[in-house]
Amino acid sequence: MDFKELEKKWQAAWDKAKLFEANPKEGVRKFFCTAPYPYLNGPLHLGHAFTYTRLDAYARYWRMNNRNVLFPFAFHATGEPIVGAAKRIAAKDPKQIKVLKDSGVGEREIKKFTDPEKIVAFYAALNKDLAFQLGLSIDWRRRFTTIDPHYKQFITWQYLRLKEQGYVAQGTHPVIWCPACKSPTGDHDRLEGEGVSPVAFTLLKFKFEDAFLVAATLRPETIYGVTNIWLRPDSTLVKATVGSETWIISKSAAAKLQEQQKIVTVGDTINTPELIGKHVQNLATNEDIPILAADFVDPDNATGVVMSVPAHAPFDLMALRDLENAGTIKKGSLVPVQVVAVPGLGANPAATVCEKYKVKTQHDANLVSATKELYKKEFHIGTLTDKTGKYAGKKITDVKDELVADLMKAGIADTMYEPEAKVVCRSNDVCIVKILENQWFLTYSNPEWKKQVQKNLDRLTLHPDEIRPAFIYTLNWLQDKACARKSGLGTRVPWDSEWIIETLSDSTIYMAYYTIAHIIKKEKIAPENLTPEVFDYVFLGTNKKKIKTVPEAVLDTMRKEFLTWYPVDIRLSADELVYNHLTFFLFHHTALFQPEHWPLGIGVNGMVSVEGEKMSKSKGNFITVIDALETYGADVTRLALLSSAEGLAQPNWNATETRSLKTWLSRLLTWCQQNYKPHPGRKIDEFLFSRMQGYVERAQQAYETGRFRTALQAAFFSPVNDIRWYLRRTDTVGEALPYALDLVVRMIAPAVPHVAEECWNRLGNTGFVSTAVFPTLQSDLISEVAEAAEALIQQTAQDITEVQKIVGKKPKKIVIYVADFWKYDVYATMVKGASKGSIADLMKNPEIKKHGNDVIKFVERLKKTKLTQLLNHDEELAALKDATPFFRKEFDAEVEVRSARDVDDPKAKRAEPGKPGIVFT
RNA sequence: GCGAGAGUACCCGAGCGGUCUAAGGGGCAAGGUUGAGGGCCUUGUGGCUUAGUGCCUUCGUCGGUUCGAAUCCGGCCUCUCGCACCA
Repeated sequence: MDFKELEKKWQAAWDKAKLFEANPKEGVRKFFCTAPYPYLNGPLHLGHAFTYTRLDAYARYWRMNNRNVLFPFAFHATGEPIVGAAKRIAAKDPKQIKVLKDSGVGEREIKKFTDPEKIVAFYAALNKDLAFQLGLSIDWRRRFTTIDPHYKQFITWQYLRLKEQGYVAQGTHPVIWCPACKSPTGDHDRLEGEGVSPVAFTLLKFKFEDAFLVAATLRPETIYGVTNIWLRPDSTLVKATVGSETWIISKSAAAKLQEQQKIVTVGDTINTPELIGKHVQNLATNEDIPILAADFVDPDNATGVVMSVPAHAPFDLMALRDLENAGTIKKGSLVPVQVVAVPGLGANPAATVCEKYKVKTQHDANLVSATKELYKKEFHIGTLTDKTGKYAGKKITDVKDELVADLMKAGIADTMYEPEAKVVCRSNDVCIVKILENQWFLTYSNPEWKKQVQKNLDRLTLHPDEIRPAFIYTLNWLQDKACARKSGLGTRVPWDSEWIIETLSDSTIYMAYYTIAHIIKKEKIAPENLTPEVFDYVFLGTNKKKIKTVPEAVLDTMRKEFLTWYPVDIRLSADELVYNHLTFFLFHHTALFQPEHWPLGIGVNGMVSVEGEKMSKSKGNFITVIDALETYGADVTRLALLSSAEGLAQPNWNATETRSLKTWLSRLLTWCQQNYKPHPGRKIDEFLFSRMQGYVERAQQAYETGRFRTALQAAFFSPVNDIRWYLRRTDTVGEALPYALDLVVRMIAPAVPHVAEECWNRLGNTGFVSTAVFPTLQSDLISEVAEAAEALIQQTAQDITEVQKIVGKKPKKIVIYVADFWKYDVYATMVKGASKGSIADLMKNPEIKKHGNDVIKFVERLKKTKLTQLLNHDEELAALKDATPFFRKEFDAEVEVRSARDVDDPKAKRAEPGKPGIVFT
């Protein structure tokens, strides 16, 4: 039977039986699991499939352990990308149109997708279908999209309550900004400058006539060592009114400052060369210093005015030397002033490093390295000299903030932001820094809030726990986060309708909404009737008396449903979301819900790669669920993903290996069809019975902690290999085989549910394996002896093969010798550790003493290895005798099993416990 | 730069002080068997050696601890992810 056909059949059967609709049974524990809803700008891909399949495995496992299980699903539409996609379609962008076509949209339909809501509706339907075809055991009644009016009411409630508690505040923040797009330029929107953030320059004002020449620096402490000002003669400077002052700065700086909350009026352009040679006053030292020309000044960076600190800036020093050498200024007329002392760098640190790097002029390529080295050393270990007045003797790191504050207070300093490196927007425009005003922030920096989250984190179960440091790190690092934008889809900030709640910020506690989503739908509650008070009652149990918008009975049903499912037992996601979404999830729960409703567990997994490479559209290795289902079907896809990686490892999708998994599933399907008539009372059955117990135990533990690769090894791959061995070992099947098949089928049901259902059916069961009981350990079936016996037989078969290979011909007869009694005695003694290799003790036993030298050699050998308890002489003999027919069949020869005690053959004498002697005749 | 994680044979991976040439899978090769329409089953897959269970060399790299290290410690190299106003 074709896999796809088989899958369709069982999906339809589950759906008809409403198997996954979560209608809780009384008196039964619950399990509520969720994963982030997918974003609706494309079809689900393998990354989604991985997380969702993992979640489904949890859900199905617990369903088979008699829990009420809720696995809900919804769709994310908030934010810019969908609107952007709609716009691109309107603009007939071929890439975007191809995405649609690949998702199955016909040529004629495409123009409809200029409406964002159409895109939402389309992908919601498509992805629902894909999730269904993957066999995810979802309660579909509860689905929604984040732009549904009902959901928006829920978000409104959330933000009202957050604001009341002081967790939402307005703030002002520097962002990288594209002047053309008039919006912040996030990393993903940049052609150049990924990871670049705003950096604050200190502006230092130097008095020049009735104005200030304003220099920008990252090292304001060096103001005490300024010897001159640098300008580039060809740069365009303007007089600009900034507040009540007049600044002389570059034209572009004036424009930038307008975006940084400065009231700037641009006035006359200055004839820059005329300034050269004139003097300004350093207001920190009251010295008069000259303005000089230098080529290295970049007029587009900061103010275009640079102060010169030749003792600490290699560029400044070299530019001065160049002027001296050219005779523009007198040698020694400007003396470097040391303001930072670093041991070993002398009175002029800049000169010292320039010498080290053999730098001679301001055009030297090594200047950058020299500068880097010096800045680093001075910043980390430098102390300020007595030229700096009250800061003398201190470390820069310790006084920098204070120093800047003092200079500001004195009116000689200000601040200007620049990107720390060049940033170019996708629109091809160079970005600047803008200070965004009145932006709404979630105050994640709030120490009280953080403390609450810490409490939640302390008791949170993490799968795997290795991810914990990442959470702790994030918690400490997290600052206030902007939570609103001015464009895109989503819910408006309830008290400030210009703003729309941003996408990560509206997706933090929606798991609570799942608990009531189906009731809202079923009762046809109008969105406006979902007032904040309704949610207060449902989620917090406040007074419901005043609520008139929703009937009391419905309110009670919702409240009950919430109490049934909350808190979330596990939330699953890719590890990259720890740093934002998963942590926000904790923050918002602690802020809004009672502690008994805070999350209980989080599971994370690595990002899926394809053939060893990160999946990306541009690389062409982007595999959608549509592709995977088409090529492999649901169960093979699921099996490939689940068995590919666990923990934090990155799962890798490999087409060849995935294909081979089909064979494995087919093997099982075939066996389940055989309808074996078991023969009772067979020795080898003890082995299989026993083996299965170990697998059950391991599979249980692994499923419970989300280690699905291990789970499948124990539930599927290992038992299948054992069954293969079993079938090789025996002609007639015993009771252990149907037993093992039954267990395997139930154990793999959480991972490959369709094949499991089919097998379950073929084994003659009625009902669904999806709701059958997961196997439990039967400790009375464990037999170490049986397992050891089988290992011995396997080992012996291998040894015979080995010998046969060396001999180069097939034997007529094989005699297998079990080692002499005394060796077992010695071995057993050593295992117990009784004599720890003390030969004298062993020799007290006359049976052993008889063998003198052989004993000593044997003991010396055993001392070198770690010993494990093995079978005794009689058990080995029995096991091998029992396997005689097997050996006979395997090697096509007469086989005899004997004890070495009875013969004198030297090869027989070499036999040891666990390693029988083999003699060919 | 800061933070987190990882480097194991042809590939994916398990192993986390002695049982390690290192589970399991995939691929490849040889052989057997045969139509269980996805075949099935053996065997081999670092080198040398042997009527067998032995030796040498290997777990990013260089050192260290230990009777003993893929496993513990330190340095170095390489890779992946995150560093936010973005899903």
